[in-house]
Amino acid sequence: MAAPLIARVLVDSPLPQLDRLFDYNVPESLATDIQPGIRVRVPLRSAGRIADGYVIELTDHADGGYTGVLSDVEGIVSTVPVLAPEVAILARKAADRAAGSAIDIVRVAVPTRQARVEKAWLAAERGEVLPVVTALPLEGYPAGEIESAIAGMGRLAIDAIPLVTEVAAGVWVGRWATTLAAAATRAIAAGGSAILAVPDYRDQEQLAAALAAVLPPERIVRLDAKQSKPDRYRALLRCLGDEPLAIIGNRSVVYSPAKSLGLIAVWDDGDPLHTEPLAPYVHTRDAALLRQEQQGCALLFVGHSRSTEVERLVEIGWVTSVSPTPAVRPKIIPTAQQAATDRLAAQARIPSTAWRGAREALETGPVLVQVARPGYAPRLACVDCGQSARCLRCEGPLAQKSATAIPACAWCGALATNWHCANCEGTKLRQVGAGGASRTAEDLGRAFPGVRVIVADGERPVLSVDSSPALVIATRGAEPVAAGGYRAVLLLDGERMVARESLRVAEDCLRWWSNAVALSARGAPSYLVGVGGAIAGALTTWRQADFARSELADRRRLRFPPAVRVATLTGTIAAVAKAVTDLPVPSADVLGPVETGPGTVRTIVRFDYSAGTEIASSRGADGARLVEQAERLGIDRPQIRDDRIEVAEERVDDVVAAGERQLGHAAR
DNA sequence: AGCACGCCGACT
DNA sequence: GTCGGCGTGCTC
Repeated sequence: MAAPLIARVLVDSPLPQLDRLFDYNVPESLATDIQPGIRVRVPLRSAGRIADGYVIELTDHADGGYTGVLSDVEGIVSTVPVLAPEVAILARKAADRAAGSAIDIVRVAVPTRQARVEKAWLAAERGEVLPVVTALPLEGYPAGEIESAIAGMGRLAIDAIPLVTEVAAGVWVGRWATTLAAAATRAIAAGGSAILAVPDYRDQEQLAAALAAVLPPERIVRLDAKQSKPDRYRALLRCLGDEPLAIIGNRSVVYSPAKSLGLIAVWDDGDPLHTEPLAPYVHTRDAALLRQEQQGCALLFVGHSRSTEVERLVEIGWVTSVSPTPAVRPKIIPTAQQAATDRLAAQARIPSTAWRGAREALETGPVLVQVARPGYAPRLACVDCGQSARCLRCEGPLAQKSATAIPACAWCGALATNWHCANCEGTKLRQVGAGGASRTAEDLGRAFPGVRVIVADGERPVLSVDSSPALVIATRGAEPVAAGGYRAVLLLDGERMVARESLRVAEDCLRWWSNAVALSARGAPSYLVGVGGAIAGALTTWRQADFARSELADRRRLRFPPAVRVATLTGTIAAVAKAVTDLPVPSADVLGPVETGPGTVRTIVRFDYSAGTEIASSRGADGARLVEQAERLGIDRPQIRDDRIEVAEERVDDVVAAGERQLGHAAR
């Protein structure tokens, strides 16, 4: 009889207690097919209860800590090693950093199996030799700087070139996309795959077009959440081959299998879409940093603005900042909110300089107008008493989608027919504050008669526009790419965007504006309306990194993320107190507790990065774990008051829920 | 999560 | 003396 074959299995269970490897005996009948990375079915506790899991490793000796009798692996779900070893290691590391479960990461990393797709893939011939890829130079940057970083596993923070470029007849993309594409060709030419992570499908379309221009289609894999399940699974299977590929997608793409990984590039890491909404909420940037260290590939953070997180990495010397040479500085004109001479322009809340600039630009091509909100009248109030109008069903705010639409609830969608004011019984509504994209479009249409008006927002996505004159009204982040670039850009709702209450407002605004400005043609004017101060200065001088540096300095002074890491503890007073006294690190400071409900409190723990490992793995006698949630928390509307951080009301539920998930097992 | 094991009140 | 309360703990 040969040595026993033992499979170490990560069980697919949401229970944090099961977040470790279990040993199972491999019966003879499965011995030939079993291998690390495949999905298996294993018994758990009382016979009859069967769980799915992944084989992490095969061994001939049981884990020393367990002396009981091993159960047999029940069966093999699929012989395809969908959880690549490097991804299993990454999942473990990412989970440890965020005090979460590895299986939660694996669920994001491995798409659901599609038997038909798998069958076709297994039957298909493999080992075909793909065409040779030429390594392209990184044009517009200091010669050799990015190239040598890619060759030498370097880490860079790259300021993107704020221009658009044509990658195929009539196909225009942001210049950043060709930078990423060129970087990918270098990794692939050197024999490594490139993982390219973008925040949303808009960016992905641009990147896909840029890649298609420089790589054969067999070298490009799309792996994103928008795909159908079969497409996602097919894409994952393609990544399992030996040939280096460019793998593009949104945040989950950082977990795609890539045995020989040459490069990870993250576009616009400040975009909140890079934050994974599923526990343990690992950000693309953090997963990328872990994977870079683990697999020794190159790592590029590319963006028009710099996140405070990446700025921190630059300051501690972990990543190196690279700027375009020669410098490309867009022409930005800050304009105070002065009354325009033209009545119609004034109605459209456009200052006269911006109005003149837009009128002139409209003679030669498209003009972009960035607004804060979609719809027509985003806020409505009672004509008689001025109270904001609330839904009669759910108390949600009422808004109007178009000039002719019946006002409806922004939360539950109920139409506000027969509406009456809860305060004064009035029945007439009026708009409050500036209008949304549709209203702006209407106003601007009047101010510029005869000009084509295009509205682009979440509901009416427009990816690109041609080079003929048009007013393109877009909500922030939804701006289409214009052929040849916009001849002028109007950043209209700056004031409103800056007024948002969040720890990251300034950073976010600068990012939204910079991304819009980067869509302009070379030399075209961009008008920032109604915003002054340091943030306007940072945009006009195009010195986003400097702004990030001063933001980070402020956060350091206040001990806010990302200067420090933040965890929350929510639970019964006793459980939280116990967990706090059990903190393994004296450098951690504790804010609160604040009451979050009957008998429950929330405490925010701030600690230095160096303490992260100890904090994340700390367990009190009650089993409490701290979770880093700086991102998740956001700490909206930060205020230090009586030495406490108050969290905006709308986020309290999130915080409590997250804390309770952590302490759910602590309470037992 | 489930489902066992485990140590104190009212019953044939 | 036993049947059973669900508190505590484990899952290879």
